Amino acid sequence: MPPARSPYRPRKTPRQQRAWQTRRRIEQAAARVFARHGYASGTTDRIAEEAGLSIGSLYQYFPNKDAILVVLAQAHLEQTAETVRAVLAEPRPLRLWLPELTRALVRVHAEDPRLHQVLFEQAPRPPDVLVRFHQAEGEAVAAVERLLRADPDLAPRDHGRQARFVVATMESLVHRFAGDEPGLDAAALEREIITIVTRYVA
Amino acid sequence: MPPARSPYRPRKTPRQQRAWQTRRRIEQAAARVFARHGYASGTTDRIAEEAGLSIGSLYQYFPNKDAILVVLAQAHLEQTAETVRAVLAEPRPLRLWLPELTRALVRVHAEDPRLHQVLFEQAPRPPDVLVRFHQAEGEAVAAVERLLRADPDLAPRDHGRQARFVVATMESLVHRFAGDEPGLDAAALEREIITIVTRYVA
DNA sequence: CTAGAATACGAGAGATTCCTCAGCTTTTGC
DNA sequence: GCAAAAGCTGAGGAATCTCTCGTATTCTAG
Repeated sequence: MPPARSPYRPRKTPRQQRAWQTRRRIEQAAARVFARHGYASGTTDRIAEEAGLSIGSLYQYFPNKDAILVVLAQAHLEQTAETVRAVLAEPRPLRLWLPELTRALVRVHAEDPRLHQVLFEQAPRPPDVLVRFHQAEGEAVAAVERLLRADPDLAPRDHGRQARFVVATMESLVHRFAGDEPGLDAAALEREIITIVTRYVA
Repeated sequence: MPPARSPYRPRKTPRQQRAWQTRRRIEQAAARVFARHGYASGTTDRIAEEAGLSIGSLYQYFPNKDAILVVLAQAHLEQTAETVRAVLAEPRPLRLWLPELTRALVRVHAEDPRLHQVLFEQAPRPPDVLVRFHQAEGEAVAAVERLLRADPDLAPRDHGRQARFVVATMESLVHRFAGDEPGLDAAALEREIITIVTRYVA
């Protein structure tokens, strides 16, 4: 949920069932339109049309185009952060949590790579999103650092820096190969990421 | 240099000194404007103004906005490809070429990370650029694969796949940390990349 | 059933952007 | 010194796009 005070805050909270559905329809339509047309050509008119609504209705729920984008981005961040939190909650050895985390990340990003790219690369990233993004990443780094430090099989090193690079490497490679790279399925991608990270910290 | 037939091909080849300078002024102004304002707000009017020219002059040299962007992108690709080619030309052991390549990549990308981001993430990448990009990357992968295969210190593995991930990892991490990450200077970035790649292929 | 609240509609105002073109200035070749 | 070629200018046409607002429709409480 976006912060209370922000030019990207959704406009009003629906009172009727119908309105909730409408808002949801707009969000889903926006996801499809952005994925298909990119940010610049993902016009509000197109989104409204895709949602089967008039442009006026769209602007009842969102004060501007970017507000829709922010909702989509925040949703993705929230989902990812939740996943990471769950996998890294308990101290466990690397060989248990790393494959699990890798698989989860690959899965989350394979879902709609084109939309993901629009949200986090192509489109302008408003402060709201940037802040949440860094926060989520910081959380992940901290959790990884804790697990590295608690693992008796690993040599004591600069776990803080290692954690940063572990997260960065995983995130980068997942983004890089998300969607369909020719000759590289999800399983192979996971295997390779696991290998790289394991050897790095071992 | 962009392909001969393309809606992004520069419009005419200058005949006079003055014209060459003008074209150069436009390109440099565009680089600054794109870096400062991003793709969407990097308008042709702004570029012309930054170059100290009228908008009409700009359109004497470039048929449209994206053509300017293509020239900038191709220049970067050419420069990078040339560097990679030089460093990976001769078969040498990993511990020699890897640090050199890493340093070169970090240096190239530290130059103007904001512009780089606009060119290769934010802006639409026209086919001209995409093709050249994949070609350059393919070259790099092939060269790395050759060196890995020729290195007697390395265990025989799937060098093709390894090469792909080596290039992807280096590229991703350089992009990720290009510019000024707080608490991470260029030397530290290089060291960490070298560590990750070395352990991966060793 | 009815009145008022909530929701939906969509033409078009206002703003921006890319790019053209007719005319002007500078350079070049002789 | 002059004519032709090359280069430069900038007002504004044409095409979008975002977002508003007056009106119409649907829902809900009593």
